[in-house]
Amino acid sequence: MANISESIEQFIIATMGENDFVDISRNSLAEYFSCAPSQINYVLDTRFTVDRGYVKESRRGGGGFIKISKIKNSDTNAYLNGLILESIGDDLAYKRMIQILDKLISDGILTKKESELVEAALSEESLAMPFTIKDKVRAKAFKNILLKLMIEK
Amino acid sequence: MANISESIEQFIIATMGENDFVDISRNSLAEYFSCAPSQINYVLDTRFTVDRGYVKESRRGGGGFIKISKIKNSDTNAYLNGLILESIGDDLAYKRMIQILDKLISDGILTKKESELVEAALSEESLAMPFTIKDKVRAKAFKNILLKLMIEK
DNA sequence: TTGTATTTTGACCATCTTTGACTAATGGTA
DNA sequence: TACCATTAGTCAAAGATGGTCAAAATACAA
Repeated sequence: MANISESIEQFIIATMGENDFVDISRNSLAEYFSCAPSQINYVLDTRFTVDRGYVKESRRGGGGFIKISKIKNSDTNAYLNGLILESIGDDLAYKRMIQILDKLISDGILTKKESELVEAALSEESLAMPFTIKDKVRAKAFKNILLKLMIEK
Repeated sequence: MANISESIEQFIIATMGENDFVDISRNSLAEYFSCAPSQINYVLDTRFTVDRGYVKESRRGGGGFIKISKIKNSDTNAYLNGLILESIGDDLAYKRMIQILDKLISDGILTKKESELVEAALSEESLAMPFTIKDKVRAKAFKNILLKLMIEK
């Protein structure tokens, strides 16, 4: 284990253990490993990525924290992941989104109401912006929604 | 719960319990939590906002007090309509949206999951576009969501 | 050895919390 | 009524976190 980043990665993984999330303090961790605080971000950005099955949340200021959650391995998540990685590219047309939402409903992943909320949020009308970026924004937003579904408890 | 402000918030919420208002003494509370009296104002200003469903009254001098009351929403649609027509303008900042979502949850209009979906859809990250229109898009999209809620059921 | 990728560091930024000095209002009392 | 003690309000500075970015250092591969 030649570099610090790898040690930090292992430490976080060990700390998380069997739990599906862990809270860390950036500064404390950095101090513990005698490294620059920003190195913690580096480790997070390179190792605890969505691709590797992690999502992060954080808050600054007094009482701030960084929370790392594990995306659980399940058939549903594998399916959602497939959608994110393959089915949806950089652009997502409204019609295509509706198709996917319908599928999610029939699979019991979303309720009708939940689907309608997403639909309202990302409708053509809501996304009042130039044509060129509309589908890009929708793709990005929709992927974030799927990601959220993956860490649902 | 590493910071005092959060403890104070929880304390007030617990004290209020099922009642729809609570009276507090700024100085006593501050003493109880060993903090500056003005921190009580900070907590009130950041946590017990109208968007989250609270209103405040107070009086100075001997026998002074701060009264925090829950806003009751007898008519859901009227409330949603008010948000659409008055409360939310042409721009809606992310933070403000979160506050409103919190209120919708506590009013039983949205579930936690539904709120998280909306949050994911209209997060800063999802709306990857120039500053100038970000809040406008969010306002428009959020209004469409509220509209959808009005015809739910 | 040389070029490229990865890691490490540090300066500067953004956000949230805590504190304290100063201000304003209210009620009692001389 | 004038003054004073007792409350609450405002605001800006200081403190406490985390974020970003690019340069410097190091490791690695051809």
